[in-house]
Amino acid sequence: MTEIVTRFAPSPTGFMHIGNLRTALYAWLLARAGNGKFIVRIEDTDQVRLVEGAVDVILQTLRQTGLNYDEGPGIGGPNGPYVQSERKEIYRKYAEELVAKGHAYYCFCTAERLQQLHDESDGVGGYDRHCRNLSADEVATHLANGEPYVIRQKIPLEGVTSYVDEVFGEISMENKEMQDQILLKADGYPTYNFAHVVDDYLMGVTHVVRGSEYLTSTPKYVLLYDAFGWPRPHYVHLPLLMGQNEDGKISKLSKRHGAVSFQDLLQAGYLPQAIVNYIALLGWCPKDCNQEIFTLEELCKIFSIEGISKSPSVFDYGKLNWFNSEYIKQMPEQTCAERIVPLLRQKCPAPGLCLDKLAALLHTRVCTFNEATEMVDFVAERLPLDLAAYTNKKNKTTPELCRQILAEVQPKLAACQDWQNDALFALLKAYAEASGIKAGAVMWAVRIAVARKLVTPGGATELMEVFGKEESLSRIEQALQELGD
RNA sequence: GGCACGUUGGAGAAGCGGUUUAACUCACCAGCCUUUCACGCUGGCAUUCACGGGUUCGAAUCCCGUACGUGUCACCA
Repeated sequence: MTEIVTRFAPSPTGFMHIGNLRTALYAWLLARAGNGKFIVRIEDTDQVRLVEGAVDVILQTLRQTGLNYDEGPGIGGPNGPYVQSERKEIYRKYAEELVAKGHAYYCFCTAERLQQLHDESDGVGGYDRHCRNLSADEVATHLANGEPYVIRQKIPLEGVTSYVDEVFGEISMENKEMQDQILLKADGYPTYNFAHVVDDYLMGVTHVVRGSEYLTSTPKYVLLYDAFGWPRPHYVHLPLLMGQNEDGKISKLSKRHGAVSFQDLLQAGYLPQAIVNYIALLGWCPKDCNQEIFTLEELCKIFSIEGISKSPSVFDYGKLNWFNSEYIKQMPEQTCAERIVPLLRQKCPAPGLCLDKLAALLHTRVCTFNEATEMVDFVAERLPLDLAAYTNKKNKTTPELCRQILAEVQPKLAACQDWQNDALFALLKAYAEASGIKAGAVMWAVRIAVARKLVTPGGATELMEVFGKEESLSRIEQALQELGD
């Protein structure tokens, strides 16, 4: 059985879009699942759109997500170089071979003429094949004059070209629908359309994994393989990733939908593994299995092309949140605290606070670490408090009752030597029983007084432990004053 | 506009002609637990698979048409 070889071939023209990452993931998974090889290749043939640093971001993302590659930039391999700009001369040779074979031709049309053609057809017309039948002499003359030229693919005028996609099935396209696309640009660089075919062949790629936006241009690539006499690779086109607009409509996932690059998502507080886990399930589903939380290793074992769906899927930040919170809950408390405490310290620099305890309270309550900072505003400062907060229906509390509770409980707390949750809880519980007041009411009064907020992570005694004795008593004192006599 | 592809609840989805009165997850709602919230637990949430025809004893599952959506028609990838 032939080994599977896939590749991830990003263009360094921006940052790592989440759809791109997903393509990389599936290509990687397919290779790993089949015990094959995964190659990374940089497609930088558009020298105009190059973005500095983009390659580093791509490589770093691969590292952060654990998508290791067998050949590619930085590590080399038998099929290098792995950056297309470094393989420039290879493409010319193959393009000329195609010309010699009659499957491509020189074109001397100017950019202006092409632009005019484009404008006259309202943007939907293509090249008029003006240079397709230039005689050898004419070509020689133009060349001798040093005129700039491109090399275009000579698409058959009639007939149908079809291929079988592994997920979409057979795709057929009438040859007359296809343009004589440019293979080699005037600047000597190849286009994507040409370079990727040559490289995939040269590098032994067996499965081309990419977004479904290439579905309808693939017949042209297939024609290229045929023209060279090369075996066609397997094609695995992936359904697009969409985003939901505010008006409910969906469109290709873009910035207006929120964070869409891997970096943005990290910035927003999501864990690499949660992101990977989530996008693995966007457009793919395991067979006979309801599991959703997967490690990369587990995914390798069960990933298969049959599970890839044809319809586009909408990126749902809500579900990503769920995955992230699951990963956070899965972390040992200690590890979680290591991530959260520094954030808390920044937001709540006051000494005496037990931030470890706060972090522990947040462990099951946050979707992202960043969210922790938002949830502790009441710790960082004493929030303005409406006395109405002391009124709680379920526990039957009123400001008056709360005042009484706080006043009676204050000296007991002041005398407490063991300022941690269990002891404090026991103390308040004992007071409740002795006074005949519902425990819930006591807890409510104390929590509101100490936290000055209706909804808080953790209860009364947990928060008192966080605040420490001094601050807790001070806040209760303030509450008493506010509640009056 | 031509061509291509898609369409199962708000989102991801299972389903591949007959125990499907359509699994599972998120979201949402209700209840339990409870020191508020969260966690956890329990239950609810598509009589119906875009719509219309057809094939069949039987269709979400096969075929055709319509609608809608998306993609693509670059010296971008």
